[in-house]
Order: sequence, then C-alpha cells, then structure tokens
Amino acid sequence: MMLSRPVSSQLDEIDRTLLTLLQDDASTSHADLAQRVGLSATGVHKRLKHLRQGGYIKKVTAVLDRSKLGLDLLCILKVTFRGNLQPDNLAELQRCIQALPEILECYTVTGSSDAIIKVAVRDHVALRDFLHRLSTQQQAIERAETCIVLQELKEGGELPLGNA
Amino acid sequence: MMLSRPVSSQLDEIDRTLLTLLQDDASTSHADLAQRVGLSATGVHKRLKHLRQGGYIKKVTAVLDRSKLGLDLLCILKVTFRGNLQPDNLAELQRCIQALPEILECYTVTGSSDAIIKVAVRDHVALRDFLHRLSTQQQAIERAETCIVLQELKEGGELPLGNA
DNA sequence: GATGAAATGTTTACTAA
DNA sequence: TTAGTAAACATTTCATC
Repeated sequence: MMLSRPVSSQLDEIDRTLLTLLQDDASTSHADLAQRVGLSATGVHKRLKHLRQGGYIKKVTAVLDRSKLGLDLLCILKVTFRGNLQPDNLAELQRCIQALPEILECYTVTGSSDAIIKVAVRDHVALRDFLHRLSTQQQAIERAETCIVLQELKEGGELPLGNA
Repeated sequence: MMLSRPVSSQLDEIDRTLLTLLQDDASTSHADLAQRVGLSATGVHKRLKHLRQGGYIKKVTAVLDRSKLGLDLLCILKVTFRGNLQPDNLAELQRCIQALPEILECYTVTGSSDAIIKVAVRDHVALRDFLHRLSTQQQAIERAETCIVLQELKEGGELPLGNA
C-alpha cells in the first residue's frame, strides 16, 4: 500500500512550475503564483517552504546591471596549470577566488584547460591589474588565455525544468 | 555654479551597500536593510525604488540547486565557426539559444574560439542528445570542444561593488 | 490543501530639514 | 532633494478545519 510521500519527495509539475516562475521573478506574490498554478496562496506558501527547506531554492538574489555599475569588461579566462589540477594548485586557486572579487565564476574542467574563470572589470586597465594580481597569487599558472566577451547572447542561466 | 544632481545620479556608498546586501539575499526586509545602512525603512524603500527604476537592479531571481533538480552535468563548450562570427552564424546561434533550453549562458568572444556556451544537462546521454541537436541546428560549427565541469569553485557571479 | 485571522512587510502622504 | 513619522495597504504566516 502506498503511504504518504517521503519528506524529501520528488517534485511534481506544480513545484516545477513554481520554480520556473520564481527563476523569472522571485518577487511575485504568493497570490499571483497561486492563480497561475491553480492553488490557494497558502498552498503556494507551503510548497515554497518545502522547496526552500529541501534546498531546491538555494537563495534569492538581485541581478544587477554590470554596465550601469561600471563593470563593462567581461572576460573568460582559460587557465592551465603546471602539474594540472594537483591539490596545491587547487588550494591556491581557491585562495585566489577569495582574494580577487573580480572573479564571478570559476570552474575546474576537463579538456585543454584546467580551469575556466569569468571575470568582470571596469576597463582594460583594471584587467591588466587583475591579471597581474592573478599571476602573482597563482604561481603555478602555465598559461592563461584571456577571452574578451564581445556579446552576451544569454546570461543568468535559468534552469530548464520542463523535463526535470 | 554646481546645480542639483541629474535624475539618474551617481550611486553613493549606501546605494552600493544596499545592492551588495540584495545580491546576497534579495528577500531581506526593508526594516533589516534599514538597520544595516543606518536609515529608516522608508529611506530604504525610496532608494530601492530609484535603483529599480534606474535599471541598476534588473531583476530578482531564485537561484536553484542544479543537482537536486537532476541537472548534474555542467559543461562549457568552446565553439569555433567556419567564417568566424559572420552575421549568418550569429543569427543561427541566436536561434539555437532559443531552441535549446539547456544553454544557460552564451557569449561571443575574442581568442581561439568564437563563442563560449555553458550547458546544464541530466547526464551523458542528455549531453550526447544536446550535442546532436546543436550540430544539427548550427550548421557552420567548425569545432566544439566540450569541457566537462569537475568542480564549481564559485558561481552565481555577484558583482564586486566596493570600488564601483 | 483551503479559510480566515494575526503578524509582518510595503508603500504612500505628509512633514521637516 | 532627501529622509523620517505614522497610517493605509498588501503580503506572508499560522491555527484550524
């Protein structure tokens, strides 16, 4: 016999719709959300509480306009290390992330580079300064190709939940 | 003689602090924010209104947990086109972004690749399927190096406003 | 999950600096 | 132009069904 759902249950379609709506605009009121998914505001509230407590929603954040804030130059760095991703290099990289706030994102990856770093700076002077601080703090960099972003065709990265 | 500031004025330190706090948690109440910046809730409200209307805050979004939603495989694609970034290729790329929701971010860049694409999929089967649809829809791809993300050392990309 | 009441949070008009 | 006070309004949350 099928008892009630486990605490950390699978998400149903209403949950996924709610998450999609909140990815688009997290300031939507419960009443609005309720109308769209065909539930009461309280029903929405309980589901959101579950989604937050279950860690599905990690946080709610304000997305700012980089240009308006003077950070016009976006770059993607492809970095390779001497000795690849050996523990020392990784530890140093993590220290860099803490020390250099211009680093927006940082991933270690397979392929021709060891790490990929996204950086936002004011202009090419700030970029030069950043690269100098990076190479000072990360001793084991063998090569760092700086790719300047020409166009942001899509960003923000809302997850596709239609088939999740 | 120096007259009053234009409507779309520069941001002061309180504005920047508010933006930083909202990047960290956009669900913070006006009362809480007020306490932190030494203002009344009304003062905060007026500043936030200005920041929203001025376009400094583009939107408020819920950040979801990829793993919990079954999108465990994050990849970064370095793509080069036959004929580089010629208009036809760009148009086709924009169509791809619309058609392939797995694409979280897409940038055209300088350097050894023409575009860099961030993709989230469920597993390697979904990745294979995605790559197939990509190459079908984007005819002019000369080469696409798929870098699988091993670790997300930093993501989300909150902007550093200390020196803005 | 729904209803309605209580607690919070937000917005506005008004006032003062 | 900017911010504070207080009141009106809306939303979120909780107890109860």
